Amino acid sequence: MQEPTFLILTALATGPKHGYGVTQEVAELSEGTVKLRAGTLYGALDRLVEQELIAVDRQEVVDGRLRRYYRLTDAGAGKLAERARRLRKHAEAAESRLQARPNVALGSMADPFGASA
Amino acid sequence: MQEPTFLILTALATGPKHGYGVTQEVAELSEGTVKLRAGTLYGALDRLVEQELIAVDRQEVVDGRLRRYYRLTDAGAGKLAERARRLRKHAEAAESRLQARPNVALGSMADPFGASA
DNA sequence: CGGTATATATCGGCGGACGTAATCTACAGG
DNA sequence: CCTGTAGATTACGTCCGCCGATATATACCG
Repeated sequence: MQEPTFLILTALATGPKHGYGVTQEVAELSEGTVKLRAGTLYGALDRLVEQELIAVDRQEVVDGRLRRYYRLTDAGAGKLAERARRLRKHAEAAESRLQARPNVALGSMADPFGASA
Repeated sequence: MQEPTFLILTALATGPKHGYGVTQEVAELSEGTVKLRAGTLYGALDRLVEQELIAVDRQEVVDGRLRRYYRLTDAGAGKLAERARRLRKHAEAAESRLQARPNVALGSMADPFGASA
């Protein structure tokens, strides 16, 4: 499972959302780093329904436009939990190994002394 | 950047290693969940050298077999740090959202009451 | 002598992300 | 009025990167 898919599941963890809503939620929770394209989004949504990690919650017609809501299934939540744990482990492994390294040139240096954190 | 690539960079963060050594290190640090295949490994290694995230450190000939060592470049370390931070953020976002959910059916239920955490 | 571990190269297949264009409605601006 | 933007989905084609398989070569163990 790749990043876009993971974030789609994460976005749905707070409750059912429709496709476009997922895009916005993902942009927000990824701090703007991930902006889902239509192709990625709806392709992933279809695939995830097929895998039963998400399901169609309900459909609405607003202003003549279809609005299809998706929700996370229990299987989807389980899979997400598993992947999240794994991701965190890997991130921690990488960060602790990098710390052990002498000097690491980082791209941005906002708040270098950690005063705001 | 996908999981295998990320783990290859992580494996090299502790110091230069040759291809086969990377495979072993990755299996170890991922707790056996990721076993790099030859195709994945050498393909990724070539690609990463081209992107200058890693570089060939040195080559040895042991028992007539070639042993090519790779090391993480500063650019590679920077990229890894960036991705690690991002991964951790995403993992945290997913986990906190899952906690907010009522009931989540997990595959394994080690320490169900969180006594050890 | 065959099997396993070490070590790398290469190729084809394919899943999944990407990019873009098309479609439709509502609404604001020139 | 026409254009542009935002909301919302569908439908294409492309491409990157992972995977499995195959090949090669040596050392060691039974």
